[in-house]
Amino acid sequence: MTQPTPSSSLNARRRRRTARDIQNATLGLALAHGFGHVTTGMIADAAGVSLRTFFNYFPNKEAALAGEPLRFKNFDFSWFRASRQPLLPDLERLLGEIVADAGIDRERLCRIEELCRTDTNLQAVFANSLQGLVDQLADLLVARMGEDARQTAELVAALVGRALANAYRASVHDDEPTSDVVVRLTIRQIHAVGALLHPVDGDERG
Amino acid sequence: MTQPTPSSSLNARRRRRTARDIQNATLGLALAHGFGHVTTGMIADAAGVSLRTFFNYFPNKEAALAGEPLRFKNFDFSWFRASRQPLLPDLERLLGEIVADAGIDRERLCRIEELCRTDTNLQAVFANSLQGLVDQLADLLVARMGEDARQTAELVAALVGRALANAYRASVHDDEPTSDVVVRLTIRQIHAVGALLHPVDGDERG
DNA sequence: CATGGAATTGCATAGTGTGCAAGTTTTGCG
DNA sequence: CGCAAAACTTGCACACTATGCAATTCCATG
Repeated sequence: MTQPTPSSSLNARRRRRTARDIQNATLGLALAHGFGHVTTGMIADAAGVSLRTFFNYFPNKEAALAGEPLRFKNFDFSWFRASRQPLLPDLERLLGEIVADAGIDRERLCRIEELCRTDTNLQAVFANSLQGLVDQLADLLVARMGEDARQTAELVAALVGRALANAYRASVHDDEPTSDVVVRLTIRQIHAVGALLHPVDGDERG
Repeated sequence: MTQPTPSSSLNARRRRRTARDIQNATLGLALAHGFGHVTTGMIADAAGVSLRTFFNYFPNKEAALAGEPLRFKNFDFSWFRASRQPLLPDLERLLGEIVADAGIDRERLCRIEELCRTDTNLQAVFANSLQGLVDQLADLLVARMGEDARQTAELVAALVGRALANAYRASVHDDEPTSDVVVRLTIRQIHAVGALLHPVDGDERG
């Protein structure tokens, strides 16, 4: 399992640190001047790297704002693909593993939440930063439900991605947000959407 | 009803024509060379306008590819806001009015469909071009369901937007696609998502 | 300590996007 | 008609975005 460049090597740690430095610089500058008035040059200076190095880390300033994107690691999700249980509980477990693994950085989430409150466009930026995760989830769902259901799988994956982004933002109102809180908030939103689309019995009005 | 610049004035007709010319030029160049290799300068030349004029019509080449975005006009949708019937039938009627009003240009849809097939990234581009409609729909849904349900409303609106984009693409497989076809395809997808989130009785496995 | 690979950087260059001012065309009205 | 206001097009200048390449430095490994 020893990788060519172990994730604990000096190189790897510095890379993570630089990526964080760049993201923090971006968040700070965006809060101070408004994201639209922040240039890649300003970010590079504030992070202490050259402009060229900035682009070695992120393809554009939007990506720098969102930081290293959430992704499925090499976990074993065959149980999810094989399961025929109702989707939502399985999804809850799946998200639980990913979100817990990524950890919660409340400081950063607070800054992100404030940015989203002051600039509506940034909500989409952060939601889009989950696109990689959404694509991977769509693949998992297709493996679970069959190729015929690809369209539905992609819609559900996109829905989960947006709900997850909302949940991260909402979790900052908790004093000590945990991955459980984020996942619960996510599932709750998805459930509300489902109730709206398929009203049954005591569900709210459409 | 006489507007300051009626939609039938010379200016207005020329503006629509130029916008269409630019979009058609963009679609043609993207099909010929791949969207990533198309520059705004190439588009402007092919459309017979200056680069500066290109940017007077569209903020970037992605917008030029999608053309004039679908939008709610000044129709009266108070019936939708006030209704407490199940959501999907109301939504079907609402979408029917918008899609019928915009009309279906099968030629253009075919080119878009081909582009999406050859370049996965463009699916997101076209889906994003419905963002204005999605925002307006979210507002309508909030007016209907109450401010407390804003998060759910936004999720549903985003879901509808993606389903609608899928439906437009799928409608080209119909010889003579109508707005009814597009709306039906849209609703069917949304229904499938709802069934997946709230499995009842005979619904498919999760 | 030597060597290969990764990271940083500067430089050159192509493309993106906006503000402004000048010039033209269209519109609306007396 | 004829004229003034409004709308549209364009060129130009400028700042910013993004990538490829080559030189250099720094880390990893034997």
